Amino acid sequence: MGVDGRKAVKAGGLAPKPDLAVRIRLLKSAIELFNRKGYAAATVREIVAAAGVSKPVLYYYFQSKEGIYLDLMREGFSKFDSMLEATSGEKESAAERIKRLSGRTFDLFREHIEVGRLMYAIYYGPPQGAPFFDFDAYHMKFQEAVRKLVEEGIRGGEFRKGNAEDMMWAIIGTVNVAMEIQLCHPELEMDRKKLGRVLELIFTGIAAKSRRKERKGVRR
Amino acid sequence: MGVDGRKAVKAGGLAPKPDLAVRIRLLKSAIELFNRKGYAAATVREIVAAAGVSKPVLYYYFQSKEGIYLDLMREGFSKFDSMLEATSGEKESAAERIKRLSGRTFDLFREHIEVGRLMYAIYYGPPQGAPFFDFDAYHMKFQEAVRKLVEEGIRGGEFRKGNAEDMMWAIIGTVNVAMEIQLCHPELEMDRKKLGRVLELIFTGIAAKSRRKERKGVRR
DNA sequence: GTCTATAGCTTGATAGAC
DNA sequence: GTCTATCAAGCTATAGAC
Repeated sequence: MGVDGRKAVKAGGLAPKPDLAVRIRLLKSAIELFNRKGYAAATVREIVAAAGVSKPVLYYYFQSKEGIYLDLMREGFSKFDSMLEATSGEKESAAERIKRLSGRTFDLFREHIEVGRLMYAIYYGPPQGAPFFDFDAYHMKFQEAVRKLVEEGIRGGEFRKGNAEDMMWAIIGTVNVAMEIQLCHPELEMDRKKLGRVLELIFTGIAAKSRRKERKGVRR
Repeated sequence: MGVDGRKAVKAGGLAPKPDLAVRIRLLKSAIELFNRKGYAAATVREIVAAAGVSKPVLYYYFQSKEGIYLDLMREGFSKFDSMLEATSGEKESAAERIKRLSGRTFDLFREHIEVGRLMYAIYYGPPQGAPFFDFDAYHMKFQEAVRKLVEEGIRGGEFRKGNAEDMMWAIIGTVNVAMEIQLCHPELEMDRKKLGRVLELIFTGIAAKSRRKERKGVRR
């Protein structure tokens, strides 16, 4: 009859077993408080109170405040890892694959927006005593995945010969800005469709006609 | 003979007047500590100690801890304002003007990298009790300046007809990512030249030939 | 184990002499 | 202008009651 399974387990007299609902409530309370007050200022006491459990419960599921933070991050980023892997083995044009990879990354960010918010706060914010989590490694993974696709596009003749890294930065910048809008200005309603349109723009360019020759002509 | 003008003034017996060198030392100490420990954790005592002055000196030049923070921000962003104004009255192609505006914005960010760092920490970081400063207003100003240039480019036939906002986002994303690289990965040596190359890429596109018709063809 | 009261320290800010 | 000395408010920690 309880809102979760805890009481049923107890009433049934079964040996206590990990209660997923409780664990999830704790994770939800923790991320909410980490975001609202900051990692350092959010106390274990507040987290367990918000989750409606006692302090030892938190220490049972996670070993510490640091533990719950790391689990939070790991769960968010592990999905990014599996997505990356799933996307890597696809056919189609490089442009389509870049759009799909970017779109999925963006969607994942939206679905786990609170994890993203905490990541930004820890990454850019003041030292808060949070344990190290290698955000840069994930940023780099994404970067390299995009770079690889760009290079494939060049090799396959789909993209013109040129600096793959420059192309990569244009794409990364677009995905980045989409995520940051989602984070700070959700009212602008940046969505996967808009992101796709902007990426398409990068592929085709915004100039009415090629400017490639123009510039060299001016120089000489 | 002193490293600054204070002693000379004293020796000359003149009436004390605001000592710019002291003010600047305080600003430098403040931003350094705000960045290293966070706005909340950096104490007035530490700031004045680092600047080699006593506490009332800070309260003389700035009215409070909030005051020195706001002055820091205002001085950084006022230069952005004057730059915006100076850039608005220029001729040349829209593309060139966008490149110049972006390049100058990026250079300003580099020159005031510590102010930028603090902005990111306050904007994305946890609440620290810092007084409100309207970072979004400046972001918006930049956005609108770019949007306007894009629209002019479209009207003038330089850019192809299309969604000006999409084009704006591609450009903003590129400038943004350049600033964030500068902030977090200076070893990647993002500079104005690279930024210009990436922007040029957005103007011309990275596709070997136009994809505009392609997509519609696939649909039907 | 949980709560609470209090002592002690740190903070931003000021007064008044020079 | 700058200093020494000091304030009141707020936080932390800890000890003691239950």
